[in-house]
Amino acid sequence: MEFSELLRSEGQSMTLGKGEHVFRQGEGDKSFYYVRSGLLKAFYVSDDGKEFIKSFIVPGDFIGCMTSAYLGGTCAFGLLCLAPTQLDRIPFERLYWHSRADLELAHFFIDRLLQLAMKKERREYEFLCLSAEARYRALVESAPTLLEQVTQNDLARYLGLTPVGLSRIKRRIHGG
Amino acid sequence: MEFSELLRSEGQSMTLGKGEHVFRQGEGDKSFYYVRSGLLKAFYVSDDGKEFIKSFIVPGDFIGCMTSAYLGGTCAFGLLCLAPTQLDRIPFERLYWHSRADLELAHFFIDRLLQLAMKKERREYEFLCLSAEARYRALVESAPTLLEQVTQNDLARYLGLTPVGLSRIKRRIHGG
DNA sequence: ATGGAATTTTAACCTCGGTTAACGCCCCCC
DNA sequence: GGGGGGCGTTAACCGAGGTTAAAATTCCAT
Repeated sequence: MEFSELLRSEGQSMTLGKGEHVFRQGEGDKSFYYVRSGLLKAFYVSDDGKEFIKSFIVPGDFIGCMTSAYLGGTCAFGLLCLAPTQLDRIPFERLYWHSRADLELAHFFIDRLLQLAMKKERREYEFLCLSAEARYRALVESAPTLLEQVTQNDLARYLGLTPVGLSRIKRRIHGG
Repeated sequence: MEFSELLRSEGQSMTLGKGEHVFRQGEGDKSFYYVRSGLLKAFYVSDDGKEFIKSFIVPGDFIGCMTSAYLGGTCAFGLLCLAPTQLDRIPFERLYWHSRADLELAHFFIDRLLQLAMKKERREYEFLCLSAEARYRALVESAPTLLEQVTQNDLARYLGLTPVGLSRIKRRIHGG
């Protein structure tokens, strides 16, 4: 079975506006979401109210909270639309269950997970080995279109900085 | 087919001493390794010679460089034994190939990848949201046995600090 | 046991980015 | 058109951790 077929048969379409939550940190949400269009952010909020952006999610991406869906706990992060967004929702359990019985779907799942693991490995590399300034430079190189879609605030919190810090770095690089 | 069976039929056992490399950064190595016993570190070396430790690998872990094995490039990091180590080596291509035709193996692979993704997600969380001191505290909590097996130097480079910085943090926490 | 190397600690100085606060800008809504 | 709130920038001050160097300690290997 193809993944798109599974979405048709067991998925559910959703349309959300800018600013709407898909799920919140601390809730239980055992679904996975395929992004048809729009833009979202996945983010942590610390005890003292600070926000940290885990990732931006763009069309074609596949997202859900594994600690909730796979382990059965609560969501470690929240998911919010930064623009009007169309999603296909599917219970993780259905995807997991079908992949146990269907080689094509299992293979699709494996490829997706390999890509996810490589993406996270790269982010690990950037936090481990690069300075904040170097992380910003790398992002400008690798995802220039993203810079036009998200605010400076969100960009900073994705890079592990404050907006003030990012503004300073930009001045250092671009302006004299 | 069970994974252990695949290892028996297509894997190859290796015994390495402390200080030996499994593969080096920049090489091509398309194998994956199952760790029977021992301890290893996976690490990056920057252009100016600084070392950054990506992860420690312990018995039961499964490790290989995806960018080399899956994408066909060169290894983004190196892998070195910190203690005498026994490994089972298997070409990634064989594991991937069999998982396309064998549901049990595919399922094993999916579970491993989900666990890997969650592990990397947690490390991302720690770099994104925690200070160096908080990362050290979290490690003391979650992996106390590791602290006895690796040097302070390697621990620091795993936490994204210098040995000097880690020593200072320890004094701040433990000693007055 | 002993000499040498690696590891860990300490100290002095410095840099980067956090914090707070003020200011200007833009957008949007009333 | 006017007011308010989010966003981006700037400035002043501060603190965590980097860098360098030297001393103290531990670990081995001969």
